[in-house]
Amino acid sequence: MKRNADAKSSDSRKTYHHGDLRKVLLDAARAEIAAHGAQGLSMASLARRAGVAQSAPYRHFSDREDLLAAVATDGFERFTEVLLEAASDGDDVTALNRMAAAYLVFGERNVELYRLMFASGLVPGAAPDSALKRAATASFQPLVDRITASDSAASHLSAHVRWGQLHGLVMLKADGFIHDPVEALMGTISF
Amino acid sequence: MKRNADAKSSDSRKTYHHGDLRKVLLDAARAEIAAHGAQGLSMASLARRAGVAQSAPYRHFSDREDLLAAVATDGFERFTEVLLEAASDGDDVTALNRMAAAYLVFGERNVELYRLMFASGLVPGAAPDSALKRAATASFQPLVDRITASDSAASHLSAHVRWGQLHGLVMLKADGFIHDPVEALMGTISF
DNA sequence: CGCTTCATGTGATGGCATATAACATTTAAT
DNA sequence: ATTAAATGTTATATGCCATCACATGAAGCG
Repeated sequence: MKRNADAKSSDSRKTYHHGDLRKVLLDAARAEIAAHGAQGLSMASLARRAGVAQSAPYRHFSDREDLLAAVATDGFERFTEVLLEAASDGDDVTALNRMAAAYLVFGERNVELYRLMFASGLVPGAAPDSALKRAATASFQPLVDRITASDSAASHLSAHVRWGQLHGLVMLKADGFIHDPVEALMGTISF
Repeated sequence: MKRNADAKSSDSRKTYHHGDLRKVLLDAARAEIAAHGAQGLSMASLARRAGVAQSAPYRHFSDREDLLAAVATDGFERFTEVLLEAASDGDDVTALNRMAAAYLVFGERNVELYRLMFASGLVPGAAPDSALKRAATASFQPLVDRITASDSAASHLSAHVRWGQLHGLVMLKADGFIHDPVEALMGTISF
């Protein structure tokens, strides 16, 4: 039993063990990334923010990239939930449109996270069985399913192209190249 | 007057001044980025590769980000040339298709550069009059022009959507999410 | 021609981050 | 209870960024 029943309000942790450092680190990382992007995020700053030694985070993440991959994986899981939620009712066609809108909105609200999700550990060809890769493909399965369901003639490839359309719009907005609101974009997309 | 007028092909520079360090640095940076991405690129390694002191590059680029922006700017200029070249003949519609194909091919051949171009200095909202921003928008002008030319009803926004489609496909290929060759993709895009 | 000035490169340095190693303290397993 | 496994701490080695003060050479000016 940890003696640490007393509330956590104080910055200075009294117990030698932190309790749930991994979760705290991930939360802090997500917040920091949302605020300032993944670029400037450092293991050291996370450790300071959590009130532990610089080396502590390495007990939970093998290196910086590993931590970012964990955040990205978590991001894909949230993304999947959002997409499924959007597709939960209505016929196939309207569900697809709702998913498309939800996709754009997610990208708009989580610019930096979204950027990380698609820039993260995939670069080197990454282990095809990595949690990140699996979470990522899982995110798009419902999208692909709905596309083929609403248009039986739609090929696997056609689904990719439509997905690419959404991805491209999110990225161009993220990079400040286009500024049209989601509703306007939806009016132009043929889904 | 330099004491060794004899042109040395050797790596070890004999003259105190390098001659054209800026160009050498940019070339080395482009090569390094093409090979391993912008992520791992360091000012220090570039300096070593050029055979100068670590601090030398800072005479030509205010900081690392500035150097990357320069590479990205150069990338956009090359990109513009490629797109214009592709659109140089044929009627508006075929020219547009050729540009689209050229766009995808450029992305495929310059994965890391393309990634940098769209991830670089724009992040913080970047000075709207920066060379990078200007080069970037210049790249897309011909694309937008052709779109509105081939379809007079096409709005500014519609052009953005089509551009987004291409951008999305390039990025998804870059990140290893789709593997279809350019020809296959072109068959599915409605341009 | 000699002097000055500016651009460009060098060496040294401070600060911060990554990552590892050796040691300490709880927690858990037998 | 004793031991093993997690988890956190204190050093430490290495590397990069960025900025000094200073050196060298090139270009302009009288």
